[in-house]
Formats: sequence, structure tokens, C-alpha cells
Amino acid sequence: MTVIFSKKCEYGLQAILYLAANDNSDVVKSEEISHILNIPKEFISKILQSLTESGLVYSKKGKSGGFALAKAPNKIRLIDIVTAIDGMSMFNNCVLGFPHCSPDHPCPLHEQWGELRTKAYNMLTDETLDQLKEKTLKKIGHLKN
Amino acid sequence: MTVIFSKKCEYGLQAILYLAANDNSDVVKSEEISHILNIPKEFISKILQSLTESGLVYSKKGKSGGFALAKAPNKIRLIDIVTAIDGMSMFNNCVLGFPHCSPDHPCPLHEQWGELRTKAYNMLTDETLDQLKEKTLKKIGHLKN
DNA sequence: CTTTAATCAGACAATAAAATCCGATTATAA
DNA sequence: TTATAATCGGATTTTATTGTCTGATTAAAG
Ligand code: SF4
Ligand code: SF4
Repeated sequence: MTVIFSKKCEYGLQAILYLAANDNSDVVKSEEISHILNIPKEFISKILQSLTESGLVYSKKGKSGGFALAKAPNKIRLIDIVTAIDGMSMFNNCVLGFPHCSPDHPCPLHEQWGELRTKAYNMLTDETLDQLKEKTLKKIGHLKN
Repeated sequence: MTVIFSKKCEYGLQAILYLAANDNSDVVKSEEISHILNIPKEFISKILQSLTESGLVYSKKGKSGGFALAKAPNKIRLIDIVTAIDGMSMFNNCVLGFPHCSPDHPCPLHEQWGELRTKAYNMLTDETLDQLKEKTLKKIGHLKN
């Protein structure tokens, strides 16, 4: 079971955070991302390709090619990646899987879930990538070991 | 993508809520649950079978057989169903899929996610099935239409 | 200009989740 | 006692997700 996001999305988020943390360097090759984050090389490559189409990532071909953010880190939020990969369905659908969700026909968890959904959205929206950089570096430092 | 729970788990939760709402009647046959909740008959049957093994559901074989709660509705909480079907991994794992989660090596969303996780747990734990009955009946009433 | 090292693109394979099918079994009711 | 209607249990199919392979393409560097 996934926690909330698909593996694709989790990997995408991790990779984007890594790119933001390496903002100084030109481009990062997929092999490096694969190695550090423990993601199959071809898989993360594929995911970053799709994020390139979405305009979030810049990719450079040929020797000394790789990936980088397409925009300034203060212009990107985690929600952008989620939207591009998993879409917004988790913010519209019911935790219990009931159809026709609306305040008129609330399910037994309506209130609690509505609040959680909003907070989850804020969690992904409040900060931009540059604001997350410090914390990302700390976490990634421990992964290397 | 699933919101949080697998389809199996969503269906299980819905069915359990339905059984609790029909607490008066003896047993409910899988065909009825299937029809009302729009779940493949054989699928919900299988799920309720597994919940029977877990001791949450009582099943009666033969003609006029069906399913019912194995315990009093005030002894069952939604978390019990989640635990039985999806397990507790969502309450231990990282939203971002990072390994080795611990407060010492927090990921960038540590604080927010930790809070959400707790609230999600409470949402499934605070109320027992009998306390949810009223709201369930209201929701199911609208499904029938 | 040629070699090389990388992405790109898209087909392909493996695994997991969701749904279906069916024969065996069981218990009720006629 | 017999026919019936339901679950049980397991095999099977289908579909979605995850992961892998490979050849073409691209751009830098010698
Ligand atoms: S209103 Fe109720 S049914 Fe709809 S998503 Fe919220 S909790 Fe689920
Ligand atoms: S501590 Fe950080 S890494 Fe671990 S689950 Fe919480 S948010 Fe994720």
C-alpha cells in the first residue's frame, strides 16, 4: 500500500527536492539521483522526463547532460509535482471511497477528513523548494551514510 | 491512485458501516451489500470472509445466510478494519517515501506529516461504530437514490 | 570529424492489486 | 429427506503499477 502518493510521485518529489538542494551545480545526471535516493535509474529518468514535459524540469542531452529545475526554486511548490504526477484526485475523493461527495451528503468522516485534506494540501503548498532546502540537505546527508 | 486506503479497505469500511447500520436485522447477504454499495458481489464476499477470520465479522452459511458484526457495535472502531486489511504501515511510513524515518533524521515535511498522521489515526479511533450509525444511515439513504 | 557519454523514447517484463469464476460445502425450508 | 440458496475457498483473469531493456539521438570533448 502507498501512504498517500504513488511510488512514481514519491520518487518524483524526492528527486525534485534533491535537484533543489543542488541548485548551484549545472545539471545532475540521473545516475547520481538513482544512486543517492536508491531509485532504479531508468525509472527516475522516466519520471523526470514526464516532469520535463510538465515544464517543471529542464533536461540537457548528450555528454555531461542531466536534469535541473526549469524554474527558480522559489517558484516551485511540492503540490506542483503531485499535480503533475498523481493529479488532484486525492483532494477531491472520499477517504472511504463513497461516490458523490458533497457537503449535502456527508459520509461519517466528513468533518475530520475535510480538515485533514485541507492540511495535507497546505503542507504541499505553504513552502517553496528554496524554503525546504536546508531540511532536505539534512535528510539527504543521512541517506548517503 | 487510492486516496489513503486500498480499494479492499475502502470496501471493507463501507460494508462494516453498513452492517452496523443494519444492526437490528439478523444477517445481511453479500448480494444486498453489493447492490447498495456498488461493490462486485464476489469481491465484497471475499473481503468479509477475511474480516471473519479477523474476528470482526460473523458469517452464517446456508440458505438465509449472510454477514453480521461479530461484536457489539460499541466494541468496534474503524481502525480495527484498517488494521486487519491494510495494516498499520501508513502510520509508520513517510509521505515522501524516504527510508529510515525517525525524529533524528526528519524529512522536510516531518512536522506537518506527523500531525496529520496522528489526526488520521484519531479519526479512525475516536468513535465506535454505534456512534457513527446515524451519519452512516444518512449517507446510505442518498446512495439508494 | 570522430569518439564517447549521456538523455530520449518507447517497447517490454515483472509484480501487485482488483475483480471474476466455479466447484464444494453448508444449513434452511419445504 | 430432498431441493435450494447461500457462503466458502481457491483458482483464475484482468488491469494498473512498477521496473527494465535497448536502440536512436544528441551534444560535448578530444
Ligand atoms: S464529504 Fe464525506 S463522503 Fe465526501 S469526501 Fe468528505 S468524508 Fe468522504
Ligand atoms: S519523520 Fe520525516 S521522513 Fe519520517 S515519516 Fe515523518 S515526514 Fe517522513
